[in-house]
Amino acid sequence: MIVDDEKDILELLDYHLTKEGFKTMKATNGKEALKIAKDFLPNLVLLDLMMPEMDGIETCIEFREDNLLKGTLIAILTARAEDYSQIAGLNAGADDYINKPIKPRVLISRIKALLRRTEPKVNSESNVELEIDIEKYVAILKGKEMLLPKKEFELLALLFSKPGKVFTREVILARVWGDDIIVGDRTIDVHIRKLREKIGNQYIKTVKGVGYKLKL
Amino acid sequence: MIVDDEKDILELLDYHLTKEGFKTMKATNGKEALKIAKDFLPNLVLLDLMMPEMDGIETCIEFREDNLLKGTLIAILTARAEDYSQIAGLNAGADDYINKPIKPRVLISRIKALLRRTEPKVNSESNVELEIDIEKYVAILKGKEMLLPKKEFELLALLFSKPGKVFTREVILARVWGDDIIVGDRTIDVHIRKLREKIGNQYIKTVKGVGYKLKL
DNA sequence: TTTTTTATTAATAATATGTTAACTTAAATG
DNA sequence: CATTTAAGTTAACATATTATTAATAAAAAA
Repeated sequence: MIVDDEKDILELLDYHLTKEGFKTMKATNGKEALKIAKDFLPNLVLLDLMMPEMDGIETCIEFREDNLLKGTLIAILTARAEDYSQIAGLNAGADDYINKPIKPRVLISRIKALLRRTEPKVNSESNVELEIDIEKYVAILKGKEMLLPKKEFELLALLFSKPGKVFTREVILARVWGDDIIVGDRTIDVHIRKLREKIGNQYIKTVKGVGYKLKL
Repeated sequence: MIVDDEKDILELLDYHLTKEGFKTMKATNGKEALKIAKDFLPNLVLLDLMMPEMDGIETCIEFREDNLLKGTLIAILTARAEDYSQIAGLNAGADDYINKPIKPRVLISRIKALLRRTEPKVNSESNVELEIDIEKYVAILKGKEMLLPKKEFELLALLFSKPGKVFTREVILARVWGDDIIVGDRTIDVHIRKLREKIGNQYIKTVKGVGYKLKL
């Protein structure tokens, strides 16, 4: 994912990365970057430092504080060559700090060097990014096991039992909570939200007026 | 590990790294670096490019070809700022390419950024050191045998029979205590606690509302 | 029989999880 | 396009479940 407020740079980087066979997505500010990242979980983020509103450092810190995104590789890309800026960037959790002007060949080499360290995991998985293991009571996201609380797990397991099928709130209540006990209207929403926070927004789809479904 | 043919630089780097709390070792050429690395498995190698006999690139390649050393982090440290040199270094398998003159604060930040990604592995290594021997009736923790009381041992053996799987209290009661006898609600908890006291808290995970599982 | 170790219980503390309420945002409807 | 309705979000709060401790009972060893 490329994050820069200057459209020209966005295009330039996109061009070079695409030429190298990378799949790209773009964002023009930190907030957007976080939102898109939660949906698509990029392998690496090229992050401009100077952006309006939320700057690169702040964005980087927010990535590191988000449980879902904290593992994402981040390379800061900036015209600021001062030492203290570089130190600040790396201390904020960035994995690399690359100075503009961009030299495409160098950039590509650095990106590949970064990806080398993490890619093996991505490759070794099956093509399914999300699985659940009922015995172990874990969801497996991109090969990484995550232990979920009971209700969240059962809710996910239910959606998982028939991917694509829409489960109405009624059905969810009956299957996860049981026929007898009564809970408020927003309870399911909150659990859905917590799940999305942990596994990303891309998997659980809302079908308004009907229910929720899992999209693999 | 610091590798440079110039003694001054070796000393300078050693000084700064030691001050930061790193444990260092030094080598003055590629051959020596490989030899020492095989003995002491450094976490990271700071590698000078221009050295007599075997240069940095060649050394880097040899590290990557050695099964024992291929995972070692390598940061090339050089006065050569040309793009093609940087590209060559990274393509040879280096993880970073840092230009001289050395700015200690920047160097330290980059080193920490590199180590952040791989350090967890070092931690998890020490984890996988629990076994049980049903015949001998002992748990073997980090090579040390420990004799456990009957119930504690059987409980651990049960969890151990399928690491990762969650065992419900119901199942634990049935398998460790037997179907017929009845014990209070907190009995399992107390045994779990005593086990954790003896083998450490990292192995037995609580899955609230579900049961317990063993994480190796 | 005495001593030591192990097992169980009960009372209480601690904590993770679940739920609600109040509010915001987004989508559907006419 | 305004209005209505459904869903999203947040944080505070409630609850359920587990952890801990200490006292006591039972069993095993000396």
